[in-house]
Order: sequence, then structure tokens, then C-alpha cells
Amino acid sequence: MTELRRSLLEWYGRQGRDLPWRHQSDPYAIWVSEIMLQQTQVKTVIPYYQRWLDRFPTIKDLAIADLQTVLKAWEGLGYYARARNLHKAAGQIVRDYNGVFPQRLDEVLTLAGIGRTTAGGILSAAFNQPWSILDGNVKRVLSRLVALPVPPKKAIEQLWQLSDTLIDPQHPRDFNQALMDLGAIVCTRSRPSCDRCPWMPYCQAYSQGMQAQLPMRESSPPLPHKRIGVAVIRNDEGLILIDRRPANGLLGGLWEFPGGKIEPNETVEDCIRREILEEIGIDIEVEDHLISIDHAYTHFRVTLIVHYCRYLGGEPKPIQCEEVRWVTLEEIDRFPFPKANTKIIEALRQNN
DNA sequence: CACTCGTGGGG
DNA sequence: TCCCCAAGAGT
Repeated sequence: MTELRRSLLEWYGRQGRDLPWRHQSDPYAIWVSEIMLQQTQVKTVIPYYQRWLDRFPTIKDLAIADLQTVLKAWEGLGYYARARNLHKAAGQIVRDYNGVFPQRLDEVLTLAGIGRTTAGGILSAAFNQPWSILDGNVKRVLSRLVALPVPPKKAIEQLWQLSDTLIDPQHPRDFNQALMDLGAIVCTRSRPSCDRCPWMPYCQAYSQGMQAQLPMRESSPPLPHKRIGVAVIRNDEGLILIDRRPANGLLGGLWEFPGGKIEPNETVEDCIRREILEEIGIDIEVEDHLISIDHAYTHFRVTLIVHYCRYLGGEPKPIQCEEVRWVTLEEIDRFPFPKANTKIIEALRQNN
């Protein structure tokens, strides 16, 4: 056990990554990094990270910020509940802890968006507390270390126990970071570099020649596909109608061009006309096709079929959304949009 | 507890 | 082109 820890920490000292949040001692800055890194690769997070800290330097700055501003800063990162929860938790900390990030595990776990892995990550990185972690990297490393004979999802508690047992009580911060770096650099999911791994002598997957087959994965059913009719509605002044999605759920709180699912035996034009009447309560005429966009979410795929539309009449009302608004193409950038919709905005710009 | 929740990149 | 999945949490 001692040699296992020592060899990993020695490797980390030589080969560990230099990442922006590792220069931070402010628990807030570390917390932000942990949330951004949930299910998101380091390379994706980096351009967002410093920008976020510049815009919201302290917990109080984040707490008093408007949610729309927060979502705009998060735009493009995905899993927008993370941004909503970050904003909510900042309010919790200001209210319950006088704006100071708590240092007890049970308190940290009450904060929105922080579960067991993120709590352990923050407390070990910020305060060098000996809480273990179990993220994607650690699951893969440990699955190979013990040659786990089942998919990780079916052995979560066993893996937590292993992470608890392994963590170095003398160097919890460096140990957790080292374990994640090992997964990210050496014990990668494809073509792991076992010849450069400090744990090669202890790895059961390696000794069995099974490192390429582990961790085991479970088959997933094919994703459903939806066709969505989308409207770019323009009025006589050339303004464009956008709506804000419900606060929770898919893309919650973001803005979009209105539309909806094309039913069987329904034309795109009929769908768009129907959806706009149901959602916003106005009459439109569906005109030229603008663009079609294929986009894959985690649990389904969509094809957005986008048409220009002309506003005919009726008062726009937020029936199945939170808010509707007429905007110009110039001011539309101030609103947070999902990625698939920013492609529509690009197409609009190119047509002008 | 199985399902929901984005986006980008690798193979 | 298609599948997989990445510093997971909430319900």
C-alpha cells in the first residue's frame, strides 16, 4: 500500500499536468473548476474558466448576478443545470455561511450541484482533507487495477471503498489529483500506456493482458430520433421572435427559436404553424426553408428543420414558455442560446 | 433507481 | 457515419 501511494505520487511529481485551477487556493475558484469539469473534458473547460472568474470574482458576485448573465457565461458548456445550481449554491453560501465556502463535508453536500465526488474533490484540493473521489478517470483506473469483472456502474460502492482505502492520508490533495492525471494521461480508455504506468507492477488487468478490454461496458439501446419544426418569425419591422424555455429541464432558462416535434403524417409547415399557435398564440405564414441542423443530445437525436415565417397577427403570449420577445439580429447575442440554435443565428447572419 | 441532462472529440 | 464517453448530480 505504501509503495503504491509512493510510486503514484512520485510519478505525479514528474508527469502531473499543469492546470489553471491547481494554481488556485481560493475554494470558490476550485469549486467552479470542479463543476465545470463534471462530464466535461479539461480542454473544453479551460477557455471558460478564467473568463468565469473574471466575470464573477467572488461567491458574492455570483450570488447577486442575474441568472441570465450566469447562463450567458456558461453558454456552450452544456448541462446547464450546473450553471443554475452554481448560482443557487452561491446564494446558499451567502445566506447560510456569510459568503464563506464551508469546510465540512456534510455542509458542502447540502450545496446545489455538489455530490460525493465533487465534494471530495473540492475539500481535498482546497483544504487537503482526506476525502476520496470517484470520477470517470478513477473508475477506469481502479477497474483495471483490480480487473473488475463487471461494468463500473454495477460496482459503485466497491469502487468507492477501494478509493477510500487507497487515498494517502498524508497527501490527500496530491493523491486525488495524481489518480485523475493517471487516468487522463496514462490509463486512457483507448490504448493505455502501460509501459509508462507507475502501477504496472500492481495492475491485475495488465498482468492478465486485459487492459484493452477493461473497464467492461454495457450495451446501450439506439437513441430515438425526433424531427423538429423551427420558426424564425419576422414582423414588418424586421424584428425576430424568440422565447425563453422553462426554468428547469432540458436547456432550462435558455432562449430559442420556437417550434416543436413534427407528428406522424404532418408536414413541416403544418407543424410549425400549429406549434406557434399552441406555444405563443399567434398566426404566422411559413415561408422559405433556412437551414436544417442535425444535433445529438445524450439521450436522443434531433433534426431541426428551420423555416422563415411571417408574422400575421395575434398578441404573442408565453403559453408553453417563460417569456417571448421581439429582438434585432444585433442584440440577439446578449441572450444565452443552446448550440444548435447558435447555428441558426449564424445562418441568419450569412443571409443578410 | 433508472432516467434525465449538452457538447465535442476520438476511433 | 455511428458509437462511446468525458473531473456527475438531481429526481
